[in-house]
Amino acid sequence: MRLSTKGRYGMRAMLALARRYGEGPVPLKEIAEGEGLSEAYLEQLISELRKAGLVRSVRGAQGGYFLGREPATITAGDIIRVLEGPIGPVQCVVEIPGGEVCDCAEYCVERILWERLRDSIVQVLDGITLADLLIEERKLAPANSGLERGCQQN
Amino acid sequence: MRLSTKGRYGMRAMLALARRYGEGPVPLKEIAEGEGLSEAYLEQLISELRKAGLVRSVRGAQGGYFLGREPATITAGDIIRVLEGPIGPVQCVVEIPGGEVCDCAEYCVERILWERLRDSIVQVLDGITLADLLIEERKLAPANSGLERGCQQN
DNA sequence: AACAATGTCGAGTGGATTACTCGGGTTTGA
DNA sequence: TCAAACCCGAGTAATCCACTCGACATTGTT
Repeated sequence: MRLSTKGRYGMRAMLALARRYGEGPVPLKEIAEGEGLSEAYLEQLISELRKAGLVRSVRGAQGGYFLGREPATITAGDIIRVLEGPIGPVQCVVEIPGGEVCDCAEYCVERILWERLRDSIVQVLDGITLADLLIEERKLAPANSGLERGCQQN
Repeated sequence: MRLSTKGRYGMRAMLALARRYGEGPVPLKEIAEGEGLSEAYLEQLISELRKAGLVRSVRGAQGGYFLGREPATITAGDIIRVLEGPIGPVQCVVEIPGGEVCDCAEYCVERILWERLRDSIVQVLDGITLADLLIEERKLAPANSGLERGCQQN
């Protein structure tokens, strides 16, 4: 039940972009260096986020990436779904836009458990936006606001 | 963010044992056949559950496995922890019996998100016992109580 | 026009993990 | 004594993860 690096790195990259929302495009190199991530790998992730519309890009010199929407309208769930796929502890109860997967839904008790778990995960993830996290961040360590690099372990 | 087969199969096996709680040892073969699982693989899983005290065994002919405690005192969280390891979406906020792992806890916002997610998962998993699920099961399909095999997809 | 700084894309790869299987024990009731 | 069970450790094919690499396209600057 762990997130892969895609979800973790993606969240960090999005937070990095959120911190600089409104300042124009941020080059990949800066994000990668700031977060201590491989540029080539991060590119893959941010490419998926771009295709999903969560970030936008400007090509060429002085180009870079920026958030596709306001930080207050992007939830953790949006990011995780793009990078880790539909949310759900088992394939059977994964969020699918309309349509059940499991054909034993009638009599399967485990399903009840997994659905409750999924709902609770979704509720947390969809209940927190990038803007919320930025506010928390300011509360956390006002002194650290000039911090160069993010947490190297998440 | 998916459970592995260990957690899924383990939950099914424990539910199978819970259904027959008080009836003496159930041979592995019966559980495996009833749930449509490989006997050899299930043995590995149940062995871990046994070492953790969640199930007990009787060796020799007429032997088998049975729950180590009453179904009402075994939670889904107990089972998942044994088979999937400590609960937590990222290594950094995994449940460890006393002791932090992450050394940037002071200024890491992601951590707040992951902790909230972990707590919500733990709350669901620790809030449901095998006895609860048996009750739900009876509500679900009283007609199906003579069902031979469980859901083949979970 | 040339160049350098950027983003875009697809393929490849080593290592870890998963989901098993297999074979050889030991224990115990009939 | 035998067969039905549990016990244990090793092995393995397939998959997935976490990247790397190389070639190309776009654009501001000089």
